[in-house]
Amino acid sequence: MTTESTSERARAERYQPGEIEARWQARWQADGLYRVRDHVEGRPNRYHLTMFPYTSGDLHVGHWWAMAPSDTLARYFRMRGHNVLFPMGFDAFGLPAENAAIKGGAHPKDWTDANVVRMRRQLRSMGASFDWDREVVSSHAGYYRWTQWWFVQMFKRGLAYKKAAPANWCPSCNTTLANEQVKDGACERCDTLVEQRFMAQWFFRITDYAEELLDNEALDWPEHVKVMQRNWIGRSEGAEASFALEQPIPNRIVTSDHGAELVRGTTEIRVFTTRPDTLHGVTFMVLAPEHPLVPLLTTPAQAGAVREYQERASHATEIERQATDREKTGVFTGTYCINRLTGDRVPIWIADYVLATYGTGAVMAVPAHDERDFAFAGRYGLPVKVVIAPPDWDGQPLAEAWTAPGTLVASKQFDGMPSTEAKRAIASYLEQQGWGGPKIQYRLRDWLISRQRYWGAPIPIVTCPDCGEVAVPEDQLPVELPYDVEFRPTGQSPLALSPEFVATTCPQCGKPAERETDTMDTFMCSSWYFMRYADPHNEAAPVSREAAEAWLPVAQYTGGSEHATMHLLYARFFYKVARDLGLVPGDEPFTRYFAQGQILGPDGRRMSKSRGNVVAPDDQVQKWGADCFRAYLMFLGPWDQGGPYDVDGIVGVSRWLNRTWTVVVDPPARVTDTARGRELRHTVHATLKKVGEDFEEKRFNTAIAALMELTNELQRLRDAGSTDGDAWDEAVRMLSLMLAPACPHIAEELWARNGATGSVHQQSWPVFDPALVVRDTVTLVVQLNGKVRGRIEVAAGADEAAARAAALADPRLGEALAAVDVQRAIYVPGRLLNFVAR
RNA sequence: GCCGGGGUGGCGAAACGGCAGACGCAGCGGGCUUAAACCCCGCGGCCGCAAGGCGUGUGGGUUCGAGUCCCACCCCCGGCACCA
Repeated sequence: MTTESTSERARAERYQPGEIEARWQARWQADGLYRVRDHVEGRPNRYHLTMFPYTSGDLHVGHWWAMAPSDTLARYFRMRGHNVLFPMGFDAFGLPAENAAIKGGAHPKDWTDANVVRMRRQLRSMGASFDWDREVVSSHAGYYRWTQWWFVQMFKRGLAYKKAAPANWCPSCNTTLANEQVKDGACERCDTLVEQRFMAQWFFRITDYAEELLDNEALDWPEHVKVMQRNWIGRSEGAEASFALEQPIPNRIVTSDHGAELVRGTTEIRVFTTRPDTLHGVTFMVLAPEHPLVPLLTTPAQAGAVREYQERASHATEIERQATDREKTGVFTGTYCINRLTGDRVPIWIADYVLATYGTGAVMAVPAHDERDFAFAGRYGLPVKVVIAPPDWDGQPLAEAWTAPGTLVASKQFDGMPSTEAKRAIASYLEQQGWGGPKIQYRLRDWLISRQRYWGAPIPIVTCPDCGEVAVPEDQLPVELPYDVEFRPTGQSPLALSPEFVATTCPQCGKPAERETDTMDTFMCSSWYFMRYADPHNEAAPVSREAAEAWLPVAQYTGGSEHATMHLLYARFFYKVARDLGLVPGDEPFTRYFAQGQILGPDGRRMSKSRGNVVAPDDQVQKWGADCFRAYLMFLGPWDQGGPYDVDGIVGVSRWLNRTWTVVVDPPARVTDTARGRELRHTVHATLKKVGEDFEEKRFNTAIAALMELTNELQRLRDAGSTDGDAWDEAVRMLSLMLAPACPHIAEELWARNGATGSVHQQSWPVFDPALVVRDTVTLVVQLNGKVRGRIEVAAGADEAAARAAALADPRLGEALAAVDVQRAIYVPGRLLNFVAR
């Protein structure tokens, strides 16, 4: 009869995640449980942030993989007494909206807004503790007004400038791209090979901050991300040197497709080199085929060959041009310059292994000491002049370039000097003579932010025939993105096709003028969104100093490391500008950053519709519940590692939650038994210690495993029929609290069912009792010469003598030890006793 | 080529220099059930009847003791790479 009624009750009280989760989510929302105030007495502020999602349409497993542990961490720190800001929003501008619009006929704005509604609902189903009152949507005028404000500040500080230059052009996306958005010569977004187009574009002077951005050593970030940023910035120390042209070029007017312009003549060619110590060994010069001086330097006899080469180079893809194993080719321009240090006459060549966009777009070639120059000289029969003698060099021609340090020869007054010293000496000599001097060069280029597309924030600039480029005054922002526009991409900005948008008046002189029609790179939106969360409704500023002081910088940021050289670098740049504007405290936006790994499809490949390996989170939630799905993602493995999503494994977590449910709603009989109670209390407190430490270190997988062990222990006690009532109550209470960060709904339900008042999410994280964590007796492993020979039980505080005695008293061990000549023993209290014998 | 991160059961993974494989998945055996599912119990690195031996990519080393520390190498993943 008893069994009957118990199983009846268990059936009636089955764990039903769907019902529980919907109920508690509604309740939390109604109670405003996660609304965050800027200041709460006795609770220090702490800002946790996970990267906001792009409004692609549906939340995918990757979002859950990123956000569920982030939420768990935020909840844990809240329980640890912090006033935690954990906001959410949407990165809503960008190309996919336009592409979807072109395909499906919906307007990008409507498409995006619908996705926001959909994704917001999906995010809510996670049961995360986001403060939705602080939501930002980057495509809403209330937000992009401030994105434009940022542009204006950059412009006012001379950090934004327009320049005609070769730009990365993606023919599929129909827009220019920043350097950071080109990977292996292809568009980072769509993999189409990029072309170089000469266009007038807006840039941000991120290079002004190169040195400061390079200084990331002290940041609590993953090492690999810091290294990626340092590589990307690419600092090189060296010198700039000027070479005199044999025939100076006079100023003259040049007419081209871009109109007539004055081209200043020059008497020199400047180069950047990291090897000023080899300056005396220069035997030729190489300019990039795109170098502006090339047409002016080329002799009529060479004009045909040069033009042909330039033509060929312009058609080569970036990939071809950047292949390191590519044959070095070039042509002679027919003219010469003079090496000022030696007076040597040096022929000027062009070759496509020289990049127009790095340094001065020209290099001095020292074939004896540079592999590339050596290969080039070999191919075209150019002289090789040794100026750094390899050890034991006999004066014979080199078989390959000598690039290591050495001693200078054939270098006039620098002969005999070690090359490391000569670098400095020659650089300062150049400076003294006015021929150049020490120089630091970065690989990082200025950030190209113009996009010839519709769905972005318009660049707030007006071009006036009289005043030139004038920023739209802050009080006239936003420059609204018109809704009624033909947004099909044509290669020029769709806004240019809207006369009503383009026609305006100059803010300075009031005369008719034209608006800039390009929009801004969407990475602008994400470069400052974390500041806006601190003060999302401010109409007077992007963020007030007060709110910034309350929350910034972000204490814990999480997101994928694919953004290492894009978002994470841009955001650091913005933050430094914000600091210079007096807007925010500190120098860095993200004190601590954690890069989670990437979750893959069950087949181990990136999830994508075309591969058909997409797991829809909504389905998982529907089938298993949000708590189960959250816990499973955290249980899969280390968070920074990522890996395939195994659809079959989740049942294990579901079984665990069901067992947890069962033991709590259908407990064993209560007795008073302090000995058994103490055993249980030991397990509970040891778990408490372990789970707390794991959460601190973001080891969610082992935290969940420890909770599983606790549940298994409770299950054993339940099967045994009875247990100490008080210890059981404590165990259940602690279990609910420990479950709260990872599985917020079931934790709340079990908390309530045990008659506790208030939300489990407003409780403090319990403190473990160290006295209960240690055990009274411990099992010692007894080894003989490092091999396990047996185990003994001793008191926890046993000394070596006691442990030895216990080992000898053990019949098997005693016999084994008697048979050998024990030299000494190693005793590790609580762990092992190792006898060392001959 | 350079930089970073990894190689542990059939699979995901654990492991302050101290019992390798916790916790799970899949598998096998059993129970419950008319049956199936669910659920519960048990078994589970390899060789061996056993005693025992061998096992954390490979080869060395340090140590009473090495998955863990040191040296050399192999393989996988990520980033950078004609940047003068």
